[in-house]
Amino acid sequence: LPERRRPPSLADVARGARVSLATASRSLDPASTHPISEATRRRVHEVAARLGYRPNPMARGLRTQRLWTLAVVVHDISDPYFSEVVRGASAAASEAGLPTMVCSSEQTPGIELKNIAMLRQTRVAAVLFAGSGLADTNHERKIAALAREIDSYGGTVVALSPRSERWPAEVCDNRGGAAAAARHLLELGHREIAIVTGPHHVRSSMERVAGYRDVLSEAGIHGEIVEGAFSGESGERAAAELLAAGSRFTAVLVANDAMTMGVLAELRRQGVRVPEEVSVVGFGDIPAVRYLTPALTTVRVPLAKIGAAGVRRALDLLGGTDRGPRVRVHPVELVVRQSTAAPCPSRG
Amino acid sequence: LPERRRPPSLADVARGARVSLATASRSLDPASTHPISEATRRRVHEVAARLGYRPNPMARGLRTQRLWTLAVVVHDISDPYFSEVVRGASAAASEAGLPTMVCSSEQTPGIELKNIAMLRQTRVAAVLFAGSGLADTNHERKIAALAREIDSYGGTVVALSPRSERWPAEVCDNRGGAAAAARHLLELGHREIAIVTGPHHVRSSMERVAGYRDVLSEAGIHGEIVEGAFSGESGERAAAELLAAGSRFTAVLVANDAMTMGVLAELRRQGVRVPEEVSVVGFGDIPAVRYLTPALTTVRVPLAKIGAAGVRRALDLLGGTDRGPRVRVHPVELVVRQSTAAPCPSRG
DNA sequence: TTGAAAGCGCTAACAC
DNA sequence: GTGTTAGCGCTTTCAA
Repeated sequence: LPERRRPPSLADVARGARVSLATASRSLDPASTHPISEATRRRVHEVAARLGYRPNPMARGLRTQRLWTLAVVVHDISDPYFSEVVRGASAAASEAGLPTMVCSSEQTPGIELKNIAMLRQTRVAAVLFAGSGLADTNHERKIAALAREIDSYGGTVVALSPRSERWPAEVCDNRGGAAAAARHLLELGHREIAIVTGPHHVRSSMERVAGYRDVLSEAGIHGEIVEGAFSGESGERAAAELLAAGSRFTAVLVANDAMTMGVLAELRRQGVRVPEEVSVVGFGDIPAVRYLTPALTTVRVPLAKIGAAGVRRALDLLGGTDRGPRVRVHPVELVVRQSTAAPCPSRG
Repeated sequence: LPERRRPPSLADVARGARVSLATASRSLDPASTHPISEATRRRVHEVAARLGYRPNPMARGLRTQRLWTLAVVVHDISDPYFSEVVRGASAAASEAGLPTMVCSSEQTPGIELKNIAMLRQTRVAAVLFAGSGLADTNHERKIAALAREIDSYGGTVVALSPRSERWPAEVCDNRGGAAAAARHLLELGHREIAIVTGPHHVRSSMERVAGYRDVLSEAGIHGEIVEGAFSGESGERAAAELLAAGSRFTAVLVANDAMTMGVLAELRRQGVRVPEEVSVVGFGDIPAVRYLTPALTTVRVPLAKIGAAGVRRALDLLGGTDRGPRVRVHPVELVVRQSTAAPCPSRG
């Protein structure tokens, strides 16, 4: 039978150091501006260390009206794109001594709302939105209302993907990355370029598509467009659709790596060789793409870095030390591997 | 400027319903055994609903000495094996109205310890260990000590992978699954079978290897063994090692899918055709393997289901309604796809 | 069946 | 530079 011994409380420390509760609290609080004699402070620290004192987060939270915990909200934790962001955020948070919560909405707006309401209820210190916003006024309005509540209890909100809400943000250069991908195909000599997008109402997809279009339309190319759902399965469907439509594309730009995996699988299934017959470019550079065949040319997004930057930003915001621009854009980089090559003369 | 209006407290509800705090609390607590008149109860519920009352988790936590939050501890959140478990757990928790925390140790025992200490500090209601234990007495002793502390404040601990600690567990049939995989190769006619294991001190790896051996040694086969690290990269290295050793294996059993992806990549790089020259079997059936070439024959582990079962078990344990065996073993299933075939007569 | 009241452990306003 | 004290919002005796 485990003994239910209470862990030492601040009162124990105060008693041990022969000071008042207030003095003990102030000595232990690194952010306190209240003057404390060095001797007292040291004594309190010693006793605290000896007793193994650790503040009770719930008591502190009840008093400060804020739970010192970070939360990351994702559309789908099984998407490696998000797992990487979570990994970066969770490492940075744990570094700062804060626990991390993860809420996955399973791609369902209703669940997302429910999750955020729960976080608001719990009064987490910061909520990082890893997924981008949906261009759905109604849903965005509800999210914004919850975010305001989080703000009003002193919590903070940070975006890690494009959002209509004017929150502080650490995002990647979706448009620039997509443009670089398109330019790469152009430079290889492709002229018949298809595009597989994410859902049309998802902002990060919109930005990437805009990047592709910037470049293609400048070159006078009107690439065929198929809408996917950011999942591997939808990538398969999209490729099948392009092939069935008899499109003569020699290259395809895909708006994320998960879909790209599906596209490659379907092309192979239908006997279309990559890159000999069709070049393929992804977006994200999630870890799994290293093991695809052929190795994928894709836009590398510094996912873990963005997660970590989001945590640091949240901490700065909470500490009132946030400087710099509201939106920080992290550069991306096209990584050329084996899935792209000059177009095959027999196609197109 | 956001107004800092307080959300309604229990006191507001009590006042609105013209009852005492105690009565309001009891009316709202579904688990309360205290008798309450039906009229009062209804009145309180009405007022609570009208006011949009939601209990403050921190106040409740301070009082009950437990934060009503679940935590999942993983070795690496970027490993799809664990993301799937987390997805299942987080969905089940959110279903039950509980937030979920995720702690990733980045494969580092020290970080794992730090994370668990943090969870203990935060007094989460339940900690689910998704990763299996390490056969390291010292580390396991420290973990066990923290788990006892969690127990002693009334929290609960559940294992989702094999562990030496005698915790309640929801695990998959590692040994049986591995045996089925080995049997499959045997039935196809393979006799030269190599094995790529996980780290030798990781218990889930040990169990899988035991399953392979059960079957192979019964057939009088001594498969060559290479130790990997459960990562894609280590799979590449393992395959390179086997090939370099001039081993004449016609099939290889790999202890998890992440490594299998690396194995396939390396075999391809070295021009070894799968399954014509070498058959490959994985373990886990993570989503990404659907898109490998060739499609992977692997042991399907009900990852999300195990995560969800872990949450339910934790809730039962907390509610004192846990029945059934301490360790529940979830069956696995060999999924035969295209990476296995009868051995090539020219090899071996 | 209801209510009064005592805290849970901590912070911060207000004395001194 | 230190101490006293009043809560934060809730659950749970104990008393009626």
